[in-house]
Amino acid sequence: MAIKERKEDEKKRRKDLILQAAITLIQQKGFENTTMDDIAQQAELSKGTLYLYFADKSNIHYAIKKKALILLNETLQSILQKDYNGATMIKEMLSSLFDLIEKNKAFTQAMMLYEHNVKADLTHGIEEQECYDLQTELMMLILRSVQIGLVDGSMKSDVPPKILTIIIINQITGILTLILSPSPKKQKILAEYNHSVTQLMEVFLNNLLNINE
Amino acid sequence: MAIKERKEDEKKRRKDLILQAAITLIQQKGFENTTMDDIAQQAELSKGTLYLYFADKSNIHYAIKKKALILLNETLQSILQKDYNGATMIKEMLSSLFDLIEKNKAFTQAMMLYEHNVKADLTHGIEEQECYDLQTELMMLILRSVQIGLVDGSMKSDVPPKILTIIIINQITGILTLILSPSPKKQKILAEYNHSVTQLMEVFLNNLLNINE
Amino acid sequence: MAIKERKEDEKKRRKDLILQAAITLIQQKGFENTTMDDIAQQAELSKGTLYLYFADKSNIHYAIKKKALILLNETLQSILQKDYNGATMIKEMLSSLFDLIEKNKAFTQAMMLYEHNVKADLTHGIEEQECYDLQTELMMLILRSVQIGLVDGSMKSDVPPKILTIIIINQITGILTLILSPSPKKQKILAEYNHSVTQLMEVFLNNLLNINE
Amino acid sequence: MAIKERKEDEKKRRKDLILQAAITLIQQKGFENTTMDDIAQQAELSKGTLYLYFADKSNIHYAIKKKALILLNETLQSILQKDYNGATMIKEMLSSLFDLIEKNKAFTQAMMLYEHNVKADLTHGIEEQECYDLQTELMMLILRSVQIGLVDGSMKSDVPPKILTIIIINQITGILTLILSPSPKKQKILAEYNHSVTQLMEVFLNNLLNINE
DNA sequence: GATGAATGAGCATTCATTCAT
DNA sequence: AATGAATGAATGCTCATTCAT
Repeated sequence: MAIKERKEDEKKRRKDLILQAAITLIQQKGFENTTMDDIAQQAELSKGTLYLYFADKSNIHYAIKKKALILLNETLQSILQKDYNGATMIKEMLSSLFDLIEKNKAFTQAMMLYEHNVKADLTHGIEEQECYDLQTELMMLILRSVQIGLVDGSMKSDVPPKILTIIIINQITGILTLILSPSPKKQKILAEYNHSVTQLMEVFLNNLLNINE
Repeated sequence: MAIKERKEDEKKRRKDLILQAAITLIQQKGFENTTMDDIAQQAELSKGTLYLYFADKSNIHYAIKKKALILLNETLQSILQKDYNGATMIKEMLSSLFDLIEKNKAFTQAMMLYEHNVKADLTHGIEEQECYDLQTELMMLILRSVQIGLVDGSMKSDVPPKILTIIIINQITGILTLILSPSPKKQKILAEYNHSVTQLMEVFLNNLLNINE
Repeated sequence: MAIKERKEDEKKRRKDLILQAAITLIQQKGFENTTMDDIAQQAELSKGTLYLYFADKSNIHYAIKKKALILLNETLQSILQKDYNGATMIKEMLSSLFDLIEKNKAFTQAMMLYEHNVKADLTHGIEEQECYDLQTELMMLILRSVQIGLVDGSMKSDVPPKILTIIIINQITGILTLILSPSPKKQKILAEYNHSVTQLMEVFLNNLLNINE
Repeated sequence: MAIKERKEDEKKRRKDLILQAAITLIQQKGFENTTMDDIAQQAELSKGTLYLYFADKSNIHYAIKKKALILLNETLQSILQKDYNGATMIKEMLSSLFDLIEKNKAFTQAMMLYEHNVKADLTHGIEEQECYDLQTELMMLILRSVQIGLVDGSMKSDVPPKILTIIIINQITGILTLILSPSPKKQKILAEYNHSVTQLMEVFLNNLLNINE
């Protein structure tokens, strides 16, 4: 039914509109300081309409996170299918990840902030679980590239792949936190050393995985 | 003047009392979910009294962070003065850091949460600067041990020490985030791999700094 | 014109459909807790359609009340036309009333709740007046049976029939309130004394009207 | 401690002030249509202050009901201790009850409305239980006077005292509902018959309890 | 007629901060 | 110094009603 499809489409567009408005504001003021009124105004919709598309504020958060994770996982997935060796693979993966993040600070926030902020009162239903699953999937994608690299000899390590993956994830988290830091620190540290995050990751990976190009 | 000193002392004791109350509650409920009422009650003081010692809620946050950083820096400083080689030094430092953190989750929260939460409205005066300085000092202490290690041969790397330090800090941040994560992730990831954070750091450092024991 | 009639019929059917949906929900959750969305969903109609048949939510209320009162009055009317003496008549009337109520708690609610709930902002037009008239008619029907009973000697009282009628109505109201009460009271009182409302009315009537069977 | 007492007193005065404001407004607009803002404004306090004295809106309702019931029970209790026969006792009781009600329509509303309105979501704690207990006590006081009347011969009935009491309570409820009715009904019915509620009760009681003066 | 997306006024509740005593 | 009552702006969420299609 074409009509139903168009409606479905329209609904998705609206959801995206709201999400984009939320992302813009969260980027400027952070999640907690962004009110539903703000989002409504930014989206040029009424507050009530927001609740037509998202059950509550936390669901907007999860939707942003989910969107970011899906995009990211898709990108990593496509890299995994290319004819790269493991070392190239993981470097490409992280490069893509940081590209994505640079383009959209709110994505970064969505991925990071959530951990601390969302009120732990009740479980937030399917949305939360979905995000958790996507995060697990993300980890798996990285794990795969590490395993490939160890097998094809493009990287060497006695450490179990899973442990290596956790260390890589931790490093990513650390960098994301650095990026999200209020300006003085970011500017003073990142700028002072005059190294992009990509370069930091490069050095980190070369050492962790004994990559020799 | 003895009287002035005693008063100063008394004031510090009171501040500590409040801080301890705040730490206890933040540990249980997180910073955002801890109200000034809660803190006052926990400290067995009136709410008004809190404002006699701290200009506002964010200052309580900074004070906790400051306290944590001072304690940490002192510990690292004392390690730096011991007759260790660089590799041992840095391992001792991180071991101490995680000991401290394990004992006091609110310290961890103070160090991490702030980055995202504190309202960016106004500058938070000296407190914020002090925390920033202490964080810089912390970095310097780690940097020193890296430099020592590279000189005494207990670690090897072509990477500039400053870069290595940033990577180490990032890894620490990542682990702290992991520790602070709501239970499912912490339990499923940390527990599943059955590796303590200390062990993770050990592997990470050995690889980053080519430590051979 | 047959077409017009059919349309009229269809309209009435739709109105009844909506009303039935509303009744079902009000029975479960009460009038205030039943939203127009709820009703639309239950009736499998769109929310907008509701407003095609009822000017506003309060009119749905009045329509339910009206429906209940019409049904009730018809029943009482038919009893009035039977070859009963006054005493039997009034007992039959009340028995029918409670039968009706037992079958449909929403009717009871419609009859009772309205008094307190409906916003007194504006006059609710004809609907309200109609309900008022029907209530007056209900009273008249009871009054007639009282008058008949006093004349045929099946009941005795020096009190003017109108006063007796008001007392009877009050007792009915009281019982309806008891029935509508949240469970603890209903269960503890009604159940404890193990007397059905019909029995209560029986005793009450026998005494008020000196009925001797 | 005189200070503590004074504070306690002051607190009670404030609670009463708020309650009185609430009563005034509820009398005019009903409970549902009275907002916390309204009450705050009427009490010439800020909205926040209301929450210093009452945990939530429903507690204001319960407090009014409780106040009404305590006052009523005290009055009935004092009548019970007088040297009246049962018939006089119960008439005095109902007379007092209606006096009280006439003076304060919001009391009546508090007693009646609650049954239907307060959201049945959760139990409302001690307050609700206290009101329930007070209502039970009220019933007991009436029951006692009935029992006394049956024993001292001032009233006669074969019906168990408990049943008589329920019938009396039902009649009271009915009259209260009548009183609370929006003006047209009250005026048209009450005025038309030109009988005060006290007179209605008199007739009702004489017949139910076969009182002969 | 029918739809259902959009509206937005309205509401209860929270909490950091102030200030008279 | 210490108190804690008072404040009131801020916020997430609801829901009857409207109206373009």
